[in-house]
Amino acid sequence: MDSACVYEEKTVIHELTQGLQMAEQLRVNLHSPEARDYFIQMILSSYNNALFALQSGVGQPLTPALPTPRLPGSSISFGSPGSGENVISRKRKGSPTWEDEVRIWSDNGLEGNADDGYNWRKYGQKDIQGAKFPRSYYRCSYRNSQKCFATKQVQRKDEDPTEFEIAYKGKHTCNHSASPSPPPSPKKYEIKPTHHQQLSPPSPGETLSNLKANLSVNTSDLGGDSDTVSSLFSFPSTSSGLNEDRHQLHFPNYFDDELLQVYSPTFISPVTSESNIFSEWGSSQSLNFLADVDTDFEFSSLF
DNA sequence: CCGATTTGACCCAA
DNA sequence: TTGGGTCAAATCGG
Repeated sequence: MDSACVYEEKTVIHELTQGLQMAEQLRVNLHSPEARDYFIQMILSSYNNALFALQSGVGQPLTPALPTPRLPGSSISFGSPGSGENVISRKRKGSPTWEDEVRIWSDNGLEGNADDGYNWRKYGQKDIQGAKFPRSYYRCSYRNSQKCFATKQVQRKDEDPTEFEIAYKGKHTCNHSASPSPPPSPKKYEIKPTHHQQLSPPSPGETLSNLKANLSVNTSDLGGDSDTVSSLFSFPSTSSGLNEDRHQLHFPNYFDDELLQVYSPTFISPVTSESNIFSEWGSSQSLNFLADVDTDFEFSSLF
């Protein structure tokens, strides 16, 4: 119908305009972590909405989510999870601290153990209050042999079961990290579209993938040193392995149209923003991370 | 047989 | 007291 088209057009214009404004704001507020995150979200949201409107009118999202091939590609890492409710908390006594790193994975059905290049061994699982899905606990497989005490928690998100929140604690001291940065052939991490696709909520936040394909935001916090992240793929590399609070938002550009058509959307649903990672993880505590960070954005031609 | 996972119990900070 | 993190025995799977 025509009216629908008009609506679409308006929507697109509106969203794009908004995205533009947000980008401007982002530029101005680059130094402020929370503002930065916020504007990034808004930009993504706007462009996403625009694409969505263009592609499907006002209907269902056509574009699927990006898979996360073996890299923490579509992951978002934040520092300091500790905010309100759904956050991975750091309890337990003497245990150091949960290194302030949390990743959101949206990989269709791959369980959070996908990727990062280390070998993990599951040592526990727990139902978490208020969460639909249990949280899994992993530790480095070389804990004993190499005294590597790195651990991680993986939790499936309630609102979007295809997303995982992964929190890392501790440093890998083992030398078994399967070379995290240079992406080998994504064999065992290949994502196959699964039934999970159908689970994805019909939120318009999906075509985001298009954006992610071209957007690469990489911020690193080097708690102390001004080392800059060497690789876009953030996994704790041995070189900069001393601080785990690096915060990255990185969208690789290896998703082509084909992928976009195949995979289902699961990343963020910025529009209905209440439940997205930004608000969830980025609230209270995380607001003061990145006091002095090296920030470097790379909006390589968004379109 | 050995290593990984599961799962209930236990520990402990809040 | 509660809820999250870890332990460790049982179980599974290659």
